[in-house]
Amino acid sequence: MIERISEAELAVMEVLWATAPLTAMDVAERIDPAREWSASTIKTMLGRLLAKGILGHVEDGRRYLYRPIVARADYVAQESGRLVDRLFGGRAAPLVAHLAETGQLSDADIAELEALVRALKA
Amino acid sequence: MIERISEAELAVMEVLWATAPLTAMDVAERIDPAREWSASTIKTMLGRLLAKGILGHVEDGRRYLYRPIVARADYVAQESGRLVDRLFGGRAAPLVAHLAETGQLSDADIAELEALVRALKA
DNA sequence: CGTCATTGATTACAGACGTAATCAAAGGTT
DNA sequence: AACCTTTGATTACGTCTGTAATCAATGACG
Repeated sequence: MIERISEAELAVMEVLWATAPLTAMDVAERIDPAREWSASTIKTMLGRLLAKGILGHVEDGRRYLYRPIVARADYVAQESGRLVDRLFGGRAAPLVAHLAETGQLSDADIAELEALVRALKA
Repeated sequence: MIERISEAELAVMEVLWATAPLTAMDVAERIDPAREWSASTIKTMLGRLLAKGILGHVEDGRRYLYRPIVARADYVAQESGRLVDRLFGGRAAPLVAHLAETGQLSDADIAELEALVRALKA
């Protein structure tokens, strides 16, 4: 079981899922500036992600290079499954139905879904 | 914007979404016994949900009858949208693709999806 | 009328989270 | 050799969450 990743931690992970390994400074430079985080805050996030086993690090002189241990796809699978379990009784189709009913599916989404379903049936 | 509902609070909401209005005792009786919650805990949850504006209450003698103010469908829509935004760049089709790739779609799901897509195209 | 039980309100407290300052070590600079 | 800068570690602190005890009011019961 992958440990939960908080909202703020996720921002750090997205950077490292996009590019790794990186130093703490590198991460800081790539965090959305809108967050206006201090360097300290990012250090804290990195430390907590290390503690959770989401990140790993290798020494590079006096500093660390951080890299993801958990793959984004695995995390996404866990969170998707969690949502489906919590709100749709574990069944995925009602989620899609819900997205459709609430107008959260674009025409492009529907076209993609059609292709997907065709592929899944094959 | 609907306030966030925590995991524990959600258990209380599910009871009230299923049946309402109910007294605190009624809610306690319907909470999954596996949680082994004390009556106090349920009172706390009800109080917090009231404070968040998720629940409302009407007086019934010396006690309250609680009822949802936020509809389950609205909450589900918000949380589904939040997941899609956070992990799929706001597009729903990749979520379905992901569920499919990770084997989280049953044959029944796929059949339902096929029917859904056909309906959506119409 | 006095006591018990019920019920919402208040208070408690540890852990997680968001955000950050401070500290200590260690390498670079003069 | 002395000092500055970088960097991870430690500490801080307010909020939220999970879980609950305690308190105060009020109605029920004898």
